[in-house]
Amino acid sequence: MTQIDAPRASIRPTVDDTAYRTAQHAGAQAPEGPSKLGRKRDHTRDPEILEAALDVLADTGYDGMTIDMVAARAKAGKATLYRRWPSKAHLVLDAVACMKQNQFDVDGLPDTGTLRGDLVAMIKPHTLEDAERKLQIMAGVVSMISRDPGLAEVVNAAIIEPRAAVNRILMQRAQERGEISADADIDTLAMISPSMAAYRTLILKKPVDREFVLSIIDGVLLPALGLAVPAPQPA
Amino acid sequence: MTQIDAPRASIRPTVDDTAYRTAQHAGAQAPEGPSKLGRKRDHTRDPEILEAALDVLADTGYDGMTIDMVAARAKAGKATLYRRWPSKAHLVLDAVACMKQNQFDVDGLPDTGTLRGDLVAMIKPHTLEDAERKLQIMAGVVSMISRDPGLAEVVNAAIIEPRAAVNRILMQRAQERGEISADADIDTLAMISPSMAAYRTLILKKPVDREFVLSIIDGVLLPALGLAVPAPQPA
DNA sequence: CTGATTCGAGACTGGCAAGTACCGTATATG
DNA sequence: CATATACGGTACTTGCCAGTCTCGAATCAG
Repeated sequence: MTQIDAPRASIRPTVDDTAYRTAQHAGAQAPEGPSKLGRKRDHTRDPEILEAALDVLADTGYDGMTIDMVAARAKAGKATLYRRWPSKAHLVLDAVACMKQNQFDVDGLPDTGTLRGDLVAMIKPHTLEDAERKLQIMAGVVSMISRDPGLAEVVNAAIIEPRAAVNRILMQRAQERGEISADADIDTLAMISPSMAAYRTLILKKPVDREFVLSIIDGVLLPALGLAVPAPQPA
Repeated sequence: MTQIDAPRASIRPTVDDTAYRTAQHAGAQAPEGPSKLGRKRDHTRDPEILEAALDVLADTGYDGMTIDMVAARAKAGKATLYRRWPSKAHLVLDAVACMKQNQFDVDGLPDTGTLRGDLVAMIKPHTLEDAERKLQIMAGVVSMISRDPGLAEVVNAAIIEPRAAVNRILMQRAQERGEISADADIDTLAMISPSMAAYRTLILKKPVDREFVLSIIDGVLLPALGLAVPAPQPA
């Protein structure tokens, strides 16, 4: 994990709360963990807060984002956020890292019998929208990456790598059934589509739509693998 | 050009300077242009200031950059900067736009007789370093792009498009001498290398070195164009 | 040489946001 | 049902930085 210089010893809340105002009872010098009494922290809200953070991140970017925005969107108090994450940076890092969850499962991947069929079958409105949002989040976090190099891996693992992994699997299957050469540089090829989509969203601000993905499949991937590109269908 | 909401009518300095303190002489209500007397503005320093801005941008990003940093690096006063650009955003925009200058000239491009030879000849230490810095600058500006969509075009035109243009020219020549098919989707293919380099620098924080560029040339471009990839040379 | 202006340097101001403290209320534990 | 704690709000503190202003020195026009 990437280490951010925590302003204080994390884990324990930095926020003043009743525990710290009142609980001077024991002479214990080290203010150890919370006693077992009283109300417990409601961790079911964590995902909602993280999700709110991602939303804000996606449409204002890291530097434009404020903790108040996140709190408001999550209908939570600002102090609640600081009880769980010691700083804005930690919160964002956690939010991005959690995106690694709910990814494609291998069994749900298309299996049409041809590589092109599989690749085209991956172009679904839901998939495109999901990718759009993730790239938007990535854009919001780019500036932060230079400050914390470890974050680079987290972002890549959460956003781009899953896509590339799908492509690799589809190409490997194609190799196994002899559709494409065993010499093909699959690792590089699998990164093309995610990379170009990222560039298109981050810098060009143009949509990553069906047409664009098709132009990569038919203009780059299939030719590079020595596969025939079907003639465009007449309308 | 992208329009930023100028805090005031630009061109004329927003900074209070002697001209404005003293020159209430004429009854002219419109505070028109500077009179022809006195010291003239030293425009030879503009490029130095812009260059300083790009340096700071490259290693702190837009939001991390302060006007004081730029002024210090350029050994200029902060007021001097505000005399020339009405805001930080204008300064940065101008700096990025000025990168469009000093680009490759068409006649200096390699012409080895084969596409691969030309592409490989483009991999020079100087070229790689230059690209590295530009991508660093791009990373610093990404967050700003979402706020000013017009900036997207400026960044693309200044940083990525020149590279793509070179690739297009080299591929067009290859087409003309019959080395590659006339059907090849040159526009898309020319964007691959710049896009992947951008992704590699911005997100992966890995170097765009000779090895990486070669893997794109030999793993993607040449196969996609139906050209043979030379076997790796034994050491 | 004189006056208008720019320059670099740095003090000053105003606003914004991270992080903290406090409050009244809600809730789990015993 | 009593206590200790977390909760949503909100007011507060602090530090940073864009943008302005001031000043003494330099520079150019006439």
